[in-house]
Amino acid sequence: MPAPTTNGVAVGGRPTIRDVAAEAAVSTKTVSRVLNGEPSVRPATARNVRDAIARLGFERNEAAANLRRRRKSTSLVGLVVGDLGSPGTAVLARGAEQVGREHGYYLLVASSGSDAAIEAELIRTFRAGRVDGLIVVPTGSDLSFLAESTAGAPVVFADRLPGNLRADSVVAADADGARQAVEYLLARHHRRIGFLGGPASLFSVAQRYRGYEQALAAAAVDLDPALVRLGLDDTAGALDAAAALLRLPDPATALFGADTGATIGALRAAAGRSDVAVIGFDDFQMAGLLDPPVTVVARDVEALGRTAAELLLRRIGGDRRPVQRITLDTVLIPRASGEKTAGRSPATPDQ
Amino acid sequence: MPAPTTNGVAVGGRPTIRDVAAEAAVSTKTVSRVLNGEPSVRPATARNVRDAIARLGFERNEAAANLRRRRKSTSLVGLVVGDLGSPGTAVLARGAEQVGREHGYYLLVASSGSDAAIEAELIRTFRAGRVDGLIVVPTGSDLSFLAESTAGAPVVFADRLPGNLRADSVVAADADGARQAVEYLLARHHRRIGFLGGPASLFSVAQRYRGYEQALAAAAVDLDPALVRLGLDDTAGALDAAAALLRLPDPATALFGADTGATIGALRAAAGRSDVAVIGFDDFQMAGLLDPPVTVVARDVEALGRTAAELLLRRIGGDRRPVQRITLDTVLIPRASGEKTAGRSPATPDQ
DNA sequence: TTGTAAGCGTTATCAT
DNA sequence: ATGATAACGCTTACAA
Repeated sequence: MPAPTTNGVAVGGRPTIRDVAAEAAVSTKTVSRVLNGEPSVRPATARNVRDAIARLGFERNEAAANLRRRRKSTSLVGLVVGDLGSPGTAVLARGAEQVGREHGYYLLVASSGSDAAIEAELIRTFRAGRVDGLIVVPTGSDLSFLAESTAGAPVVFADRLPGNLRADSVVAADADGARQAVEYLLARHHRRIGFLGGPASLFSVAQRYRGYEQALAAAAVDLDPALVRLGLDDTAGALDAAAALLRLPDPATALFGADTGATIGALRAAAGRSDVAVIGFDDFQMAGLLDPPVTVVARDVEALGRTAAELLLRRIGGDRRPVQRITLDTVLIPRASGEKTAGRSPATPDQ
Repeated sequence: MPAPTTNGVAVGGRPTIRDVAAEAAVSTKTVSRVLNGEPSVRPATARNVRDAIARLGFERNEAAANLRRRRKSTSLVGLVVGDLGSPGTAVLARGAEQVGREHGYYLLVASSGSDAAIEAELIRTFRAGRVDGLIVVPTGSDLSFLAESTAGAPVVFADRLPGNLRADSVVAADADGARQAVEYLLARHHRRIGFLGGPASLFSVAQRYRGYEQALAAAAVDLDPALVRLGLDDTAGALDAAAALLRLPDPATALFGADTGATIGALRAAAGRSDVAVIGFDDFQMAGLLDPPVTVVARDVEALGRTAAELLLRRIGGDRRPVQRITLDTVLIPRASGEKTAGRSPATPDQ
């Protein structure tokens, strides 16, 4: 335990503008003026003050400054994510950072390690006057406490919707993207299209399944429940499920992986099967390098970050319009795995 | 009479503890006690206050709180990096975050986009009372302004040394790592070992070259300047340089890539040449997946982050020992590209 | 157990 | 052009 509070100059810690004022023999207000570059200071006085500042190694305490400032602004925007290491996170952050910087904001990123309690704590910490606004990629925790506090910095959700909470958000078009993928397969004469995905309780999975349904319905193709495998949560499970779909009496001729794990499982199951088409939802690191290169429907993650930041900056600027939900279109990236045509397969015998 | 500036509740913005005190009909001190979980509050009073807090959506202004607190602490540690997107950054951040969290700190990451001015601004912003300490992965800019200010949060540099600045730092053993790699090749009977690297003005490149020299000297192998190619700054240049080394009258039988770019160039040049060994400095995404898998000497980037955080936390805790420079050993990861033995090659004729 | 007043480091108001 | 003083939202002495 140190014993600070002695007087004199800056014994207990950093020098304050009072120390500077004393050193320069002016008032604190004059120091403040110099600090803020106000014009109404005689050049000689200003230089004198600046010298004192340099001599003492003074640095302004921003927290104290913001406390009194009329137009409070930290020039900081926060981003809370589940995992800093995932490549998508970095890209989203870059998009948000870019837009923020164009408007004079720096981006602060914090990762919750996908821990709900930490996520909530991080959000609270950020909003308690530390940033002007916050972008959150929710990890599935209960964020309803946000609904209660009208005060605090504005929050925009990105990439995922916050559970049961009406709030500004920017997400990819899950349903449309899945529909696009399935239509692509249908156009290549596939009628037996398998769906592989994670737990249906995940909003994104449910939406992607909806897109699958819609595409089949629009093409008047019956949805065979035997071709649908939900609740897959690792690559191994996805591989088993995909292999099973290919072993059905009336097997799948194409597979749609609703997330990267499912897609990789599907690819493994279809390895060596030149007659099976595979399309995945979400681009991934090696998608273009595998054999065959993988056709995917991809979210534009950087655009997600950019758009979220734009929306957030508007809110920070005082935009009071009702809650906005922005949906960003996905892009189908044709590579090779999804271009295989059905028809010549051995599985279209009688009738 | 409460009603300070304007009456009613929270006209100018967020509610303050005065608004809460008025709402609960207690003093601000009592609200403060509840906020800080002090025991000496009657349960009924506490509940009353908590209700008022909930009703008003009050959230404590941490900046103001810290302003007065004796034991100032933001519970925040900052990390300034050049590029959020690079995989190394994420790993380093994760290491630092992990250690920080064990001690009750959250990690805030900001990226400068490798812009010197932004980097300096970020460092200033962070240290101006926003975090308790700061880890910086310097991008090569002039950080000497840090030497002047003894005040402000402590700073630890990670992965790279700050130019001409005596400061706490944690870096990988560049020279030792390179020596290790070259010794590994020497042990496999290589005597003509090419060195490929970036500009020698980079501290890390210079150090790795020193390790190369040391290994050769220790083995009493002459250093042939024709085998050294520095200043390579892209893969294409590295490929050309590596190809040239393999075409010398007395060609290289092994190549050491001092950074990932150089390593990839070396690999391309050696493609199909089963007699040429390649070792790279730094592990990379696909190193294990290429053909042949690439042997590397790798920094333990997560340990870099962890160690930097540990050192920083000690400084935050009041550790006043002299400047520390911690060097972390590298690890040689044998895969295949570096295991080829020299001797049987056609390039060892007379003497 | 609760309240009053001072003070943290800065900026804002209003003089001078 | 410069300064005295109140105020920002909160915590901490010190009472009561």
